[in-house]
Amino acid sequence: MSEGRDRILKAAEDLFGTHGFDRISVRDIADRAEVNKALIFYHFNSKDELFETVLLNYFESHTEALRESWDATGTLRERVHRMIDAYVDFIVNHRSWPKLVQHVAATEHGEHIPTVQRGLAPMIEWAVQTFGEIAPNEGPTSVRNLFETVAGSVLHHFTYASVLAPMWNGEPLNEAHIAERRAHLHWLVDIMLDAVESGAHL
Amino acid sequence: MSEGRDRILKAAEDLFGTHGFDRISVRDIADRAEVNKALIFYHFNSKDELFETVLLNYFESHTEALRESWDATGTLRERVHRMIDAYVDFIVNHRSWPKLVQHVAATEHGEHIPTVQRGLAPMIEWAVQTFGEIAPNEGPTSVRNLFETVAGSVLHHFTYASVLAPMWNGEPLNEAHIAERRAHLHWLVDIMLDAVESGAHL
Amino acid sequence: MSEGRDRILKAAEDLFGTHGFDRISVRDIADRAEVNKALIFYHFNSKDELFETVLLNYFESHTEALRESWDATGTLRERVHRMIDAYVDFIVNHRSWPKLVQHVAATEHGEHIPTVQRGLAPMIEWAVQTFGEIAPNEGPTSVRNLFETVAGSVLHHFTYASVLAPMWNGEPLNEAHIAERRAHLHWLVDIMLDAVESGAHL
Amino acid sequence: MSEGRDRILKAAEDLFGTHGFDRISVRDIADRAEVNKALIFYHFNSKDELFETVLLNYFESHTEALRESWDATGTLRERVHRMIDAYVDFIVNHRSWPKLVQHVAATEHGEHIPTVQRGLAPMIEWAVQTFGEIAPNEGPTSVRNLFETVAGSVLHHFTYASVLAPMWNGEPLNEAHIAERRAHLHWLVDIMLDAVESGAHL
DNA sequence: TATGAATGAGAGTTCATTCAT
DNA sequence: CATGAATGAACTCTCATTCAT
Repeated sequence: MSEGRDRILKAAEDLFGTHGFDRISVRDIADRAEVNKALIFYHFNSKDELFETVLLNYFESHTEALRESWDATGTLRERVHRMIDAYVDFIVNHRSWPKLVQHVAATEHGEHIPTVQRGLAPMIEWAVQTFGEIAPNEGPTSVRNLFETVAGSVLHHFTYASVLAPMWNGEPLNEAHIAERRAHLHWLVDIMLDAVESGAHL
Repeated sequence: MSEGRDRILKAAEDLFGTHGFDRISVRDIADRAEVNKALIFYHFNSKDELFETVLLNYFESHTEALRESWDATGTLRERVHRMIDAYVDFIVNHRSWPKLVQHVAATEHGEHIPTVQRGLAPMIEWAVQTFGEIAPNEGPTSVRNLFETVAGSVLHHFTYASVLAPMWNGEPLNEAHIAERRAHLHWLVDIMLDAVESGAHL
Repeated sequence: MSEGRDRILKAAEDLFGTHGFDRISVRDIADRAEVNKALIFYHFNSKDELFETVLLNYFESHTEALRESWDATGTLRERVHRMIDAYVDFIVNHRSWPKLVQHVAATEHGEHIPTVQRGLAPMIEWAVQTFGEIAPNEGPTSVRNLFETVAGSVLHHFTYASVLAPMWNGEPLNEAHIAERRAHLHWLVDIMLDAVESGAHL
Repeated sequence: MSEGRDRILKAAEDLFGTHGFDRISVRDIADRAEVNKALIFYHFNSKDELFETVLLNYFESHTEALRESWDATGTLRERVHRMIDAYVDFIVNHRSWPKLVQHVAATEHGEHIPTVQRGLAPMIEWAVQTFGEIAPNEGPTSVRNLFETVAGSVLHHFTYASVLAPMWNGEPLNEAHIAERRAHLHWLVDIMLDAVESGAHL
């Protein structure tokens, strides 16, 4: 509704996503948004609430971007592959998202952990339902293990990009390298599903 | 030689590892170490240099803890399994390590990225040599992809522990759950090596 | 518009002028101005910028106070005498001015030297034009030598007052003594102009 | 006697003279002298005492350099000219001397004012005796006025060098310009003595 | 909605100085 | 004579936040 509010949110997303909550000051955001510092408090009450709002907005986009994949039909394998693609697409379009989430997880920035948990809930629910068709609740090939491995494999490339750059000729995030990584993820999912289906873990 | 210096380093490791660089002040460290704030600057010149020293110390432990695995003999498969165990052991004993590294990667805290790259170099070299025996340099099953997936799968459990707690009955890091995760990683490595060896990606 | 800003400037002028840039802390200024320390940075960004502003303000007063003399008509001799009086008057009314300028010159406080040079430019221009009517550009009676001797003779009394006090019965700056010094300066200017005009330097 | 002590004194002279008391830290001096910081306190007890010692050393050189001129015989005029030369020579060889003295005078750095007064006493005594032969104690051509004008004219060139550089093609202190200034001072003294002797001030 | 002015708390850092060895 | 370690006080400056307008 308000133009200032949107500009603030946009600036906050960019800056928090690039440098993290603690390295960005309210002044930085006001400068980038070209609004008065006090306006941020008028609209969001505190820096923490602003961050929370940014998080919630991201999760909204997240949910929206993935809903189609969550609702998808077809074989289990098809659904998982489609989700991988949607997930990678989402991150490519929202590069600061993994950093934001990981910032909350890593600094144990107390207040925001429940928000992230709530935001991730639909994703986890999807995983439980989908992988639940073929995997047990506990043990080496449990749903939660499959989920963590897929999620970790996807996210890792983006969160550690800066330090792993040398392995990717300095450009881990260019189109070709992301394509290579995406292909690997599809291969990974395939061998995992093969193995689970054939009971190879026994 | 100097007792104060060691106390400072110990305190800094604990605090930086638990809350991240930006949420910890020099005063926090001095208080925890029970030394005068100025002593930190006497020994380390700046907060940044102190952080750098902590990082370097961690990489020393890291190298030491993994050297045996790096030098190990036996079949490729044996060597990789042994490394997985050593890596998980190391993280269990140095829980702040993944957070420290990830903090640098995520905030793009410029000055420290080269330090992390240097610290990780031996690990990467090991991976390149070991996986290089059976995997290509590029493509979906390239060395770098195998490495990222294994590393991401290991680290993910620890870095995202706080937000994924609900999937693990609230205790992702208790002994039983870490054992389950460890078993999964061994399973994962096995199916990946099986697949690469049989050329299943073609 | 802002009352706090003015109070800060006033306090800074007083304190910098009396004790010099380095012996005065931002806290001192805030205390004297009865404002919050942070307000100084809100209005002036840094201690250096505050000092710069004080300098510029002084030069404004300086220019204003001397403009009449600069624009004056009459014989050369009349104009120079009028300037001497205006200059002494100005310093009597702005006792910290010579100290401020001299502080910059003496500590080679880099950033501020150009400011002082710019501030003194109109004065120098006046001297070049005025003395230029009868004095050469170089040599023992050059414009720049005449200017330095007059300026030095005026300023010296005020800058060295504290250490030369014994010669003036402990009160170099009381009315009677300033009057005596002023009379000397007029005498000095007269004999200098006499000498230059009669070519006595040959 | 002690090598360290001398190195400290030398470093302190250089640094205090170039940047002033307040802009130089004990650490700076220790670094420059290549000694341990604590050694400075062993030899001099405090930064203030070190500064005092530097001042006293300078006055010793000052006295030594000028004694010959003070004791000189010949006509009044000859003695004054010789003093001018000796004074300029001394400053050329001790460029930080005027800055040191002026720093004390300007910051009203309390404790050191008596030291400077004591150091300058022989110079003033000489002036009183010499000029006393022809000038009165009070009034426009009093001894103290003649002294201040000569002293101010000599010192001004050196203390304000940095800000007056533009008038001297950027190099107020090169050999040729100092020679020009010196010639002016001789001219100045001559016309002043002429005027006083002929009673031109009446 | 929006803003300029103001603030208390705390940040990292430097200081002169002390002391045991 | 010399030093490494240590400290309390002070430094400039930034922070998130408030409030009157």
